[in-house]
Amino acid sequence: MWEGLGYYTRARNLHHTALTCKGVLPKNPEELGGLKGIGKSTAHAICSFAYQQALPILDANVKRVLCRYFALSVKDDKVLWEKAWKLLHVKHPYEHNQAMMDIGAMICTPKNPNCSVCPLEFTCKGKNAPENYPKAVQKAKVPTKKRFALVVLQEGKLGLIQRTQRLLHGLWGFVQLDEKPSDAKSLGKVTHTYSHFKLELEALRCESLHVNVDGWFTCKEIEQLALSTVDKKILALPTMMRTVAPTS
DNA sequence: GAACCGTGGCT
DNA sequence: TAGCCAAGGTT
Repeated sequence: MWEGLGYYTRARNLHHTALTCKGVLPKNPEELGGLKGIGKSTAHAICSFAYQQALPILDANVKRVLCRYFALSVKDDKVLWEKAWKLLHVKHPYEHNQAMMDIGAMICTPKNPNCSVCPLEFTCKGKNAPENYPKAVQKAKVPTKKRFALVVLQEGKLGLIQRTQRLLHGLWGFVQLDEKPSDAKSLGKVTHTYSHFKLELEALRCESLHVNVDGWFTCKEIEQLALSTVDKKILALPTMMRTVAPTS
């Protein structure tokens, strides 16, 4: 059911926690933070939103608001937590945390913040140069990886694997190789950009029976499996229609 | 401490 | 089109 939503390991961690807790979450941040998929910020969010506890949160929006409000050019988690504690309204932690997130999402935006309507403008140290806080760090261009996806067909069924490595863990998809096999015919190319690399994938019709797969599926059956976006792009290639009979 | 993790909306 | 961004935690 998480297909297409990304961060599959995170989803698995939260699911594990949901089953473990059986509907009853701890009510203190230490125990909450020990659960899979829940870190310090989420633990504090649960405690402040659900139980009215006076704890600050620190998501991407709040970090940006704090950096600007205190004119911090460097995004340092230790410093940001200190500032978050300092600013927290202990009588109204729920409203405070919600406001911090909303200000970050709607007013103190990454580009073109709308300072003139911000309730924090009067005391904000960064309002004259919000783009400096935090200072933009030059991000390295994501590398491009070229790989080959094997479209293995046998008796009208496609051979797929269920991924076991960290990326896309648990999802089904086409076998991928770094090197191009010799006996393969190209079915077209697809590209997909992940958070930290770009993938250029050439789909190859592969007759080889040496390829290990985890299961054979008709197109109809594949609809019932969880596939990643890049594997769906391969399935959507025009040449796939002619390779795999629509009825199969 | 930093890399890793998925996707789609927005500009 | 390409780059930026995100209700962050785990490895």
